[in-house]
Amino acid sequence: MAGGRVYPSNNDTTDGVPNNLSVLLQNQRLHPLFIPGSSPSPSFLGTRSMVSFEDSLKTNRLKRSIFKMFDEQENGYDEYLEECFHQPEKKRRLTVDQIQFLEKSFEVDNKLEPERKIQLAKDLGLQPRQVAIWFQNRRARWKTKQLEKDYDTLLAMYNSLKADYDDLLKEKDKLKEEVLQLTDKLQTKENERRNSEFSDVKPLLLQEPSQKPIVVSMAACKQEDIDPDNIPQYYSDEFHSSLLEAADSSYPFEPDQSDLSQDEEDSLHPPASLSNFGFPVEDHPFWSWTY
DNA sequence: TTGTGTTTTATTGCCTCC
DNA sequence: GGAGGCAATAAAACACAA
Repeated sequence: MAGGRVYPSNNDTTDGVPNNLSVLLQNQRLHPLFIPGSSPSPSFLGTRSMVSFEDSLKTNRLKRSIFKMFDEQENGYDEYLEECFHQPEKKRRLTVDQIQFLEKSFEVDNKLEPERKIQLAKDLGLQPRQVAIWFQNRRARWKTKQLEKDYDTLLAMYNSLKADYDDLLKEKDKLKEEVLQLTDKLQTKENERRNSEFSDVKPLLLQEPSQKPIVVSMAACKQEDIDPDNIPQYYSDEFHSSLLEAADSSYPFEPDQSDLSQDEEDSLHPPASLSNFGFPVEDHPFWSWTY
């Protein structure tokens, strides 16, 4: 705010407002006027109309307002109009005391019933319309303040939620990293296990030609599946190429399904989702033929 | 003194309720 | 249709810096 308002502290009788009002307000006692429906308070004079009606009379609405105000006045219509037209056109501010009085009344009830409006106007020496306008503007200010409060509250809630969300994101990333590390460990272990199994087989495949080689060593390959009479000549080209063919195949020896238990079958045909803990393996040495 | 920003008072037009 | 409320706005009053 460039300026900011400093209200003059007038505890005197400025604009006809008596001293006792200040005392009353200082003592924080509620004037009977603050309570709707209460008995009339001792009236005190204040500023008279601050409204210039000359231009306003152009509109029917203002005419209505004036007639309404006339109804609320004790003086006659002619006298009232006369008084109105001789008011200075200057807009005058309410005194500190008047405002304090209105504020107190507003705290009690921010809506203004007609009787209370008239009584307030009488006691403050204002036009009832001025009182109504003051309440209207005051409600608008209250609403703006309330909106600001609500905004601040919502902003605080948003910031809190966002902080929680960010924390959760960090935790998620941390857990993700942990899963990756554990998966790597598992994969390494599995590879090592398979390599050790393979190393058991390899020496047999790499025997000297003078010895009788054992070509197949698979847990799933049963002894009776191998018919010694049908085994081709070892080391012949034909046998060699058949081995190569078998090595290219991803699943060279299909065991008889009826001969396998479910567990054995699963071990030979691991579901994709379960094989290697759900992680794809490009080349599976255990399932490949090597020699 | 003047320009500028803020606050307050008041008006206007529209809407809702009875 | 009248009364009253509200949002938008005008205009006066006021504070303050330059």
